[in-house]
Amino acid sequence: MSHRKSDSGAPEALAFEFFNEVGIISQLSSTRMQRALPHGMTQSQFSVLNWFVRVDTQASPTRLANAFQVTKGAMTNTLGKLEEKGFISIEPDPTSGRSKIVTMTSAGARARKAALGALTADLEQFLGAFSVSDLRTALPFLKEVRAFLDAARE
Amino acid sequence: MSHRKSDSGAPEALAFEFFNEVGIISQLSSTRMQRALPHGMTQSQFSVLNWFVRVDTQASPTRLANAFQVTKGAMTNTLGKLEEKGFISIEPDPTSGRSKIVTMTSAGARARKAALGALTADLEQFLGAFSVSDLRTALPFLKEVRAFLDAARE
DNA sequence: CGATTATTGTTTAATATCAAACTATTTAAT
DNA sequence: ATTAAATAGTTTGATATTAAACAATAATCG
Repeated sequence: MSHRKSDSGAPEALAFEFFNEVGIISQLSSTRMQRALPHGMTQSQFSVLNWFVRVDTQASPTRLANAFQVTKGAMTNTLGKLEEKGFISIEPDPTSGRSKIVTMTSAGARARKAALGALTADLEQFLGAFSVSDLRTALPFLKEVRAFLDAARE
Repeated sequence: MSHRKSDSGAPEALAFEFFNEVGIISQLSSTRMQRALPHGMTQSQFSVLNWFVRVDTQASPTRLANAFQVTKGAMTNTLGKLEEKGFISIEPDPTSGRSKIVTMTSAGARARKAALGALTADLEQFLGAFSVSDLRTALPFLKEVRAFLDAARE
């Protein structure tokens, strides 16, 4: 046998394994996070609230969709849920009739803090098992991979 | 200001960022993989076929559901799709009236090889941008994290 | 034995997402 | 100016997934 090309060829298998592990970690951490979050808040909704703290105080739906690499339709849905809960406000952009401006409300800021608190216990447990330096070592590579995939997504 | 506790407290923020990056990589790589896969094969379906090569030649649906950390219902769906395509066979377990035995067919094995081939171009591109040693460095930590989350999932 | 409990797999309802079609608006080109 | 092309956001249909309820079978325990 031994057509080493398609099957167990070392480098591809390694890359494949990498994405496999990342996928499973993502899935496990997602469901766990989901359970911890209050207000029936999804991870997507929480991410949007965080974005308003980390990146900018306002944004259009399209900008947010790009930031999270989801479709505009998905963002329409997420923003609708956040608006229902009163966590964001969506207003027409006065400078452009087709654009909208999304901002986080004070209720949204409070909800975000509450959500952060709810995650703390889980994160503490995680940090008990892994060192900060492990994380600091792992992060740069992950960011590069993310940037690569982001750029390669034609 | 500076209540360092809830907001930008270093270690939690770092852990949070880690899961964030992992989540986005997972999402980007998933959609990309999905597009490359032939036969309208999903990642889940492809993973199941791979499992039969990597781990064992036969399994019950529950065993597979556990292996991939999805619900039994999700596995019922995935296996149904694979069976429709003739890539696996599902037979009753002669030793137990409630169990079933899933095996990969030769058509499934061929489809898996074809799928691997279709992914090769993407993986090559990825490997052009990242070194094998980067991957070898990153993998053990990811595996530990996966194992931790797996175990902590009570 | 017989009754309770556990386990296997399916089904149902809900949801998040994607892709693609669609509307409305803005910008560019001729 | 008109017409064509690009862009913002929504909607629609499909799908993978979860959680929970369910049916059928097996195991346990009195």
